[in-house]
Amino acid sequence: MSVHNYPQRANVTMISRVAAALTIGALAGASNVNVETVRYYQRRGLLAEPARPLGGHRRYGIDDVKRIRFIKRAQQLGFSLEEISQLLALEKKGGNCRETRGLAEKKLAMIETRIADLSRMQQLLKELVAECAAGGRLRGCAIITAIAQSR
Amino acid sequence: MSVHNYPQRANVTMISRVAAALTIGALAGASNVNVETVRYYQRRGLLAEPARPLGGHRRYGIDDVKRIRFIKRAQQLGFSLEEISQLLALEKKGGNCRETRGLAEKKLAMIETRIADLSRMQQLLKELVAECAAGGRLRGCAIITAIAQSR
DNA sequence: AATAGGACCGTATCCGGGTACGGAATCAAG
DNA sequence: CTTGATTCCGTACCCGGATACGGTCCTATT
Repeated sequence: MSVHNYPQRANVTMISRVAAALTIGALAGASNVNVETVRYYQRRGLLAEPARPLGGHRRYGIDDVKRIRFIKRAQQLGFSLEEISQLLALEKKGGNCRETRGLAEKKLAMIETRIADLSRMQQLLKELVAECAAGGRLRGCAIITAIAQSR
Repeated sequence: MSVHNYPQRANVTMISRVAAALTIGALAGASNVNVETVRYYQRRGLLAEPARPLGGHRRYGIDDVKRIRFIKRAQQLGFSLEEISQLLALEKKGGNCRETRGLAEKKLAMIETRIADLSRMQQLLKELVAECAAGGRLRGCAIITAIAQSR
């Protein structure tokens, strides 16, 4: 889905070789996102403003790669950018995991319901497919009523 | 998140009482969405154009409530409206399941991957929460570090 | 028949999460 | 030192999924 034109082969290798002074393009390449996305995250405060030695060009470190990966990973886990910045804020002020755990538990609950729902849907579709395979159509492919009624 | 001004108390009761000639507002209320959303679904072809007896006002039946609920549920399961309309198309030409069986199988596969993905997340989150709960916090919140490092 | 409260329609706007544009400034290799 | 590739920045645009607006028409209650 995301297509961009930055060198993104050999992530890890790349990083370790580049030491710790990544340009925005290198960072983007290494963390497999678009340069614009990095800038966007910056604007959203998800990434700390990096050092800008003479010339005003941003210089990043390996931690920033980690952070972006963290963000992407968290997104996959179903967190919104808003939630992710909360997560990151919690980390920042270190201290107690309590709140972090709260967020995680909420997500966990969400995920669990989702799995349950999907399982039901899976079941229904399986039946549907089987029915079709059997050639017959005793009650048609009535997934709508079935799903609509489940729960 | 969705705030709207239509009567939406007593869904079920409401439906059964209204018989089968819902106005768009009643439909919206009964299925817990905004009127505009109904019109939007209509435009997207997710809902069949309903009867419009004299005056041009739409009249819906209970099936439409079910359909909207189906849509909403499917969305929660992570399907896009596009996918949902495909799903609904399956049912429509239910007579000839053969043609559409492929589609159903594709959806099924999707669902299965989705479940697998979610299960991984669930597992991870569970571990994190447990770890966190264990009071640890030797060097920062386990959840954060784990998400950052995982994979 | 009057009138309030829907419903009609097209179009505009919003939100999240990006992505693209374009002109100026900077960097790095030859 | 020149030149081509990157970055800079602000702003505009894109997509999906709604929601809102506002002027007009319809319907139901009195």
